[in-house]
Amino acid sequence: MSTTLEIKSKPRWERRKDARPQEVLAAALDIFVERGYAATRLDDVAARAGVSKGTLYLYFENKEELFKAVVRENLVPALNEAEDYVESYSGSSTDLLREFILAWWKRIGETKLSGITKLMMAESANFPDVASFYHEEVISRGNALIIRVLERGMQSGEFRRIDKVHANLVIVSPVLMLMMWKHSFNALQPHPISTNDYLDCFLDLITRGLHAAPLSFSNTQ
Amino acid sequence: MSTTLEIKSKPRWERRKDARPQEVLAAALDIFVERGYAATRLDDVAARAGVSKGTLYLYFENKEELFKAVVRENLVPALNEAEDYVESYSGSSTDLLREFILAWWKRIGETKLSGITKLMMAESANFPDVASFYHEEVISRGNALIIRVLERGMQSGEFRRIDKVHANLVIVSPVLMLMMWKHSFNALQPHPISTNDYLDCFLDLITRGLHAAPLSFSNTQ
DNA sequence: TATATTACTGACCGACCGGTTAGTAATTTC
DNA sequence: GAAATTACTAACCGGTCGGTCAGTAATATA
Repeated sequence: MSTTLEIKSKPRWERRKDARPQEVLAAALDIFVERGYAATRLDDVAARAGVSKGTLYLYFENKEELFKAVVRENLVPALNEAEDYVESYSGSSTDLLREFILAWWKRIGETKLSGITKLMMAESANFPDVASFYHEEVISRGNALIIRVLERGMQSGEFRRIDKVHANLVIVSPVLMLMMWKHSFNALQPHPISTNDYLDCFLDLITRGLHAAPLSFSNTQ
Repeated sequence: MSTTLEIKSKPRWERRKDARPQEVLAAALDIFVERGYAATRLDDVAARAGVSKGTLYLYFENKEELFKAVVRENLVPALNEAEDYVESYSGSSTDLLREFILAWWKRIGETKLSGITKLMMAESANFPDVASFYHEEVISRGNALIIRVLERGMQSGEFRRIDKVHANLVIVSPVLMLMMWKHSFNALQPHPISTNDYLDCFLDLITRGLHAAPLSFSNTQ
């Protein structure tokens, strides 16, 4: 309406073909984490990315593909790093497990990425296609990594012989739950969880639980 | 259309004022568990209960109150029982903790009620009112119970002195996660989790982790 | 059997949201 | 500077769903 009054002012919008996908992915990550998958409105994603909803569809086929792209952009690279890390670690398996879990928390748990983990646990049942994508691309790889660490510890005699498949799930649970709490009831607790105390407590329990010999007689190197 | 042809057949519907609420609650539990809170359609609940959607609103104010009623009908009684159980238990705290967790699994985990637990972890952030209701009515009471058991074990000298608040959360995590898996990725796993092996593995780990003395030198009664 | 009561139905409303597309304006090309 | 290209917008569509309510049919009452 007032176009004729603008004297070489800012254009109403710019062409930024190269930057858009990253900006949309960043906005999508934010809002998926804030709201969850189903409750995320593409209008909101577009608004946060500073574009219109139509623009989203120029770069991503639909909501599902946008979400997959967010996972590929953020979680998959972290898994690659983790695999390299475990592969090349040279210390004790007790330390490896400990460092792995702490790194997992630092790299994902305490960032907004933990929201994606939570979202998938929460909504996978309603979106089977997304679920199998995520299972293949993230969960199965993550599990394989922990199982690897447990095997390593059992082979070296550091850990007792245990059912590694189920131990994997048991060990992983407290970390996953911490992520979920962060995004659910934590704010309602009179004393929100202290992440450090929680992880210390957990690592202490699990280390004792896994160790081959009573700690007091351990021959940890 | 064919009303005139019916010779004293079944009426199109019956008045069943007394039975309706229970039937609606049962249907609501089913569908909340199958779909989650947000994705549950009241039309579906009504259909499963064998009534029309309007009838739901004769007995329950709205979706939120219907959900609360489901929790009050199912989870709250289980908590009352659990409190009595812990209160009157007379064996060792190690056994109490073990029995408590197994009973929790039997009474809730392996029934459809675990779906409510999962649903709340998953969606509480989107429904703050429901969340604080659930936190007050279920979570805080559950936590208090476990903390009580840990205190009991520490007082008797069975358990090491540990940070009971965070240990509570760590201990509870593998059970909660098992419930969540049951309702999320478990079906996608090549080998679905064996509940028994999982719980055995967990109880074994946690018992060793909590115990005051190395197990081999323990003086368990 | 006639009348009154009320449990129940089902059509409807309005807000919402994923996805589409005709048109527009920023940019490139010549 | 004019024409061609295309990144982008915004209005729109169709389906969904929580919640409402006028009307109806089952039952109670007499």
